[in-house]
Amino acid sequence: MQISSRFTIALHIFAAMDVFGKNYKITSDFLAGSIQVNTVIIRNIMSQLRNAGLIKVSRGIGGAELAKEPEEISFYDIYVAVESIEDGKLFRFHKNPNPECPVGRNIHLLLDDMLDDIQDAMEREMKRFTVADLNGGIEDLIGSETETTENQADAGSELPKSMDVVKETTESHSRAKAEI
Amino acid sequence: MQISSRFTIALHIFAAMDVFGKNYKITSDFLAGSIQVNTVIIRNIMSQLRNAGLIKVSRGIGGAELAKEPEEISFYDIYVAVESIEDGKLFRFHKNPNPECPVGRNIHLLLDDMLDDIQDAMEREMKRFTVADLNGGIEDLIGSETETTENQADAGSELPKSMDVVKETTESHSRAKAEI
DNA sequence: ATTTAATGTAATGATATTGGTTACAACCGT
DNA sequence: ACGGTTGTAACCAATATCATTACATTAAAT
Repeated sequence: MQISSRFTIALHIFAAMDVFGKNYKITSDFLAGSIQVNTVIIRNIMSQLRNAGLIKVSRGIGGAELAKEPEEISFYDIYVAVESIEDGKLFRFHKNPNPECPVGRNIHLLLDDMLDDIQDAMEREMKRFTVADLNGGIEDLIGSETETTENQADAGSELPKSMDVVKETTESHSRAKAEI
Repeated sequence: MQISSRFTIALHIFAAMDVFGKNYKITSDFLAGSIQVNTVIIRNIMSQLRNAGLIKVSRGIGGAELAKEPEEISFYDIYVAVESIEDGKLFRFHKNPNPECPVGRNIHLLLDDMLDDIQDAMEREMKRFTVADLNGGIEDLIGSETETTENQADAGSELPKSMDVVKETTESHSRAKAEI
């Protein structure tokens, strides 16, 4: 099985917080407009990120912000927060190897270390990337985008209400308006 | 989500082929007894391994053997053979990021390389392990097992028919009988 | 105090995947 | 032809993901 899209949605949320956080209130509606999934999906993922101590969410008033410095939030932290991995094990194991069989009763001893090595390799790489990388990357991409083509994206299209503000930002995100 | 148990079942199959392949015919019934899952599960996984060119299975007569040298069959080969990973991508991506939003239309550019790095790290580690490691490991484990305790496992328990032979092997797998 | 705009979360459903099981056709040595 | 085996289709139960509606709760703004 693949790792669920909650992970990429969470990364998208962090990128949007960086790009829009200064000038706009980051609500679940706002994010749902950029990611184009249901607001409740967003809220559930944000609950998981909040429970993991990665973001702070304001009830009533609304809006979210980082709970730590961007360098201190790794992809691994995000992955663990949003992905339900039973026992923390990436590989599911067949439940009832036969203890009467020499292979069956040794299969766990045989495989556990190797499977852990593989999982560790993946998690080590996940720890190398942080929200700071995300922020630098998305800013660079948006920067180089406006250099080349000027708004090729607004060819007749209706936006979700909360995304109107995003479209406006598209045209002028460097003007750094303070709308809050 | 976790990676499905088809992977560890497949590894179990290879280990059993090594331990019992010399003296016994490796049928899906035999394997089902050691792994304790339904024979059809085994047959389906063996079909995938066969389609991937990793093993050869004899119809009619029954039995399976390696199609390559143990050193030439990596965990990665097995993983790809049995795990259904859409597009070969470990991470599922949310489908409709909003192209009107600067984050939405750049999120793939932003993440794809990083996610590929993570996936590559895992797959590199998977390629380091081969069926040869599996064989060496399981032989060592069974060897050291008989040194210490003598058959602590056959305390009153009924076995699936096809596992009787495995129990017998437990007691005397070093005697190397040829029963085929 | 009431209104308003949010969050938090329960409940339900559609869809997909996994794993289990029965059934049966096809195969091949004996 | 028989017996043991593989290959697969068909169906089912359990689980996970993602979508959606609904509503109680929160807190600022008026």
